[in-house]
Amino acid sequence: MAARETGDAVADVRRDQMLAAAATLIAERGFSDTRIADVAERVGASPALVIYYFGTKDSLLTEALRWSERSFYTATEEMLRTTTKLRDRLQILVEWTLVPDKQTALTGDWGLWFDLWAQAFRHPEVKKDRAELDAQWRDLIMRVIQAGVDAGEIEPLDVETFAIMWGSLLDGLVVQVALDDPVVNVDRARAIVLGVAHKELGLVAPRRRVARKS
Amino acid sequence: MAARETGDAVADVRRDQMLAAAATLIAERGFSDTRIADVAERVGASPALVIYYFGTKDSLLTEALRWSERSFYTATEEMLRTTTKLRDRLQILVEWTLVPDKQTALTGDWGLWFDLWAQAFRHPEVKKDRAELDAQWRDLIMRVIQAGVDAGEIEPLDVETFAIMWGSLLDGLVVQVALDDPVVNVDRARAIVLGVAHKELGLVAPRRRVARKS
DNA sequence: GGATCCTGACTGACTGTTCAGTCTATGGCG
DNA sequence: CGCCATAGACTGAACAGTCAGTCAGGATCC
Repeated sequence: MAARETGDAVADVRRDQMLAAAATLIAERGFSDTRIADVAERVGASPALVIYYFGTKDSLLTEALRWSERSFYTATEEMLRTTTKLRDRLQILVEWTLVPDKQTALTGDWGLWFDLWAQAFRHPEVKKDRAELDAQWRDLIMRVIQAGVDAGEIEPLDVETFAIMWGSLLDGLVVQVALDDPVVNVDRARAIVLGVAHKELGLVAPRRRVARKS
Repeated sequence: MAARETGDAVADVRRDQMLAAAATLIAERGFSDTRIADVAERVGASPALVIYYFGTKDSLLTEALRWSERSFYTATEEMLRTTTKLRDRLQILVEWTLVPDKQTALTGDWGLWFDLWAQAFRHPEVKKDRAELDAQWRDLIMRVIQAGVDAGEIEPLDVETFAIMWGSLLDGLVVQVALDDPVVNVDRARAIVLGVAHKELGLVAPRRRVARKS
């Protein structure tokens, strides 16, 4: 019994290591420039072992993509539990999506998004997965907004349409920021996306505790 | 003289053919799954000739990316000259970006965007180019809006911020639509992006020339 | 006859995948 | 308890296919 468990645990740990390594590598070099030899090296194993676990390179990489996205959403969901005020929650969503840079380790490296999209565009399986994950993400936004409505913080509105709009806006801004657009830095993106949210939701301007600027 | 011109013309035509073929192929299969042999075949030439013109595969593909993006923007700019009314112009921008499907031949196949982004994320040269092109795109939006302001159609506003916001929103929605998101179809995306524009710009709801519906 | 355009044949490097077999540990069996 | 059979984890080495890029030379046009 203990034996079986050990065996399974070893396998699971290995798989996870490999997925994490693959995700990191994809984010760095891109999907197609990631060699299974690289992944193997990162986890201190032979390329053959990677194949042993995942059967094929494509399988490993697409699983890594899914794995990474999923962990991003669950992490965000977790984060949301820390507060209930609508404005703070929106801020958390934005903060969590528009993280300054790649210090987020394995959560949401932006490079991954691009490859996920590119892959989804051409491979129905990945496409389905991505759509599902995105539905989850929108659902999260919708729940946050609905909670705000229920709490009387804002007037009722079409939450689904808002979620689509706002989620897409966030995506688009992430693209700009991730690509180092000289005109769109993180702060500006943040300000824009929060501004639109507040305006669309009819939230009054945030009364800063410390308002130094004129 | 005529000789030189002929020679140059031949070379230019060849280059263009190759760029177009490469762009199409990238859109279909993706950047890294595009072989120079495929490009060569499409233009009825030998792989060696492709190398003869572009020196290296990477050079060909990145040039193709640029070429395609550029032709998209110029085509859009052209389109814009057909009208001067703000509302119609916004509609043209949207229509031109959110084209129903891949029947747009060589203009803006969405698959290209994804690969362009992925490539730009990791290669500074492409990154610079993309930023430049995007600046052009935003500039176009800004000019349209500014014209609307100047014509007294809308109140003055921060056009740059609007351009960033609206352009990003458009990008984000394109992603959803391109990836066949079951919740976000073209019509809905159109409605959303135009709705936001009208709201942010303070444009009154469009008075349809033919308003049959209640 | 010289420049430009073009090609077929080749190659060298890379890399996913296979395979035969090693090592370890477990669990049963006498 | 000691021994063996079995399974799972793992690897080194080789295989096989792919492809970007080279090269020496042919065609074409002025």
